[in-house]
Amino acid sequence: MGRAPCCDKANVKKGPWSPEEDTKLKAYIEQHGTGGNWIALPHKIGLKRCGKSCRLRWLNYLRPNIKHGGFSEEEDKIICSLYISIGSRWSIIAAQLPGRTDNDIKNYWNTRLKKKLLGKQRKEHQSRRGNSLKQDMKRSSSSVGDSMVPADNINQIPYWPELPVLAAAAAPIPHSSQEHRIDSQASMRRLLIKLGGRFSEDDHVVNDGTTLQFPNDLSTTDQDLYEQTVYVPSSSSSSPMDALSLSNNIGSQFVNSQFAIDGGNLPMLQGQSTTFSSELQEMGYSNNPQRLDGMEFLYGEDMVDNRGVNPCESIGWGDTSSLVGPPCASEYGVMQQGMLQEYGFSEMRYPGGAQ
DNA sequence: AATGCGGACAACCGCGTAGTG
DNA sequence: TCACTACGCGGTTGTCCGCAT
Repeated sequence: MGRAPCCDKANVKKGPWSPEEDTKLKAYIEQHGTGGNWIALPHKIGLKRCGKSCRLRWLNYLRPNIKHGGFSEEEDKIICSLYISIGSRWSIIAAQLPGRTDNDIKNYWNTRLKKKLLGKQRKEHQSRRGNSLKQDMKRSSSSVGDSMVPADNINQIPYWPELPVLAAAAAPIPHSSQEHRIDSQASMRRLLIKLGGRFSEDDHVVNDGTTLQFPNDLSTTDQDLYEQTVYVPSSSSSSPMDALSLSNNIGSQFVNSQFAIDGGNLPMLQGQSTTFSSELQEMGYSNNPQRLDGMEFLYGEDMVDNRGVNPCESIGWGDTSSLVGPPCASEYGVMQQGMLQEYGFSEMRYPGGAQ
């Protein structure tokens, strides 16, 4: 049979930890280690706590070299960059920031970074939209004077645009070189293998019998993948950014994968790769994963809620013809680019040198 | 001084996955 | 192979604290 039950929940203390409890737990773990069994730990120490709770307390607070608060700009950059790439995989993001816990980063993102970026992006977008509207009006005023919007009204235009889907279809597809598409597929596939093992290395044939067009050469190292995709602003080896490129964990692959899962950059899902998108749907990425993964703020509440109206909502990954470009994907793209620029990632490198 | 509000952070909850017998 | 449980993770909730009114 399996293991013993976790803990007697009725006999377990909840709520904030007292200094005494902290001391006991810390002293014991420092002396004996966790013993690989968190459930047994509180009993050994004499704490009326759930093992889960002990683990959390240790990992998030008592563990040595834990940093609290005071996130640096560099750390902000890393968090943003990784969030763009992989979404709310806090444990992976935390792995790139020594001394930071996933809980800490999660809180920091939810309470500060998100708002900070949202505010900046809204501002930027508003001014951008204002400028383009001014230009439009200049043009239209020379031909159709009656439909002119008073200049005073420019600032009253809502931030979230209501552009027709046709505009989306006509929008240029960014970063759509063939090289990029192929490398994105490779990295995406590797990402998925890491993530869920849904694809084996030789799993080129999917359910419907069609073949996924993955590149033959998958021998690139994580380091290569990272260097191919993310511009590292600092060359200092002590920079936390180097933890990204040096690490042998999956963070670098996630970073690379941003071109695959970026709602604004989905050329890899076109054509022969539509079956790949169905694989993604099976895995739970039923729609643009970035949008569903805590990125709602990038789109505005309306765009999330109005499922029947919003063209984004009805677009699966297989249907990319109208996915690229505004109103939804390009908003994300704008946001993403803005975020990257905001934090000094002014240049994104694309595999094969395409841009 | 009292109250309300919002931000920040700690802790809990629930779920998926991995491990064990 | 299956049933069961621990572990780890991400989302959510609860609590504390500072600030404005």
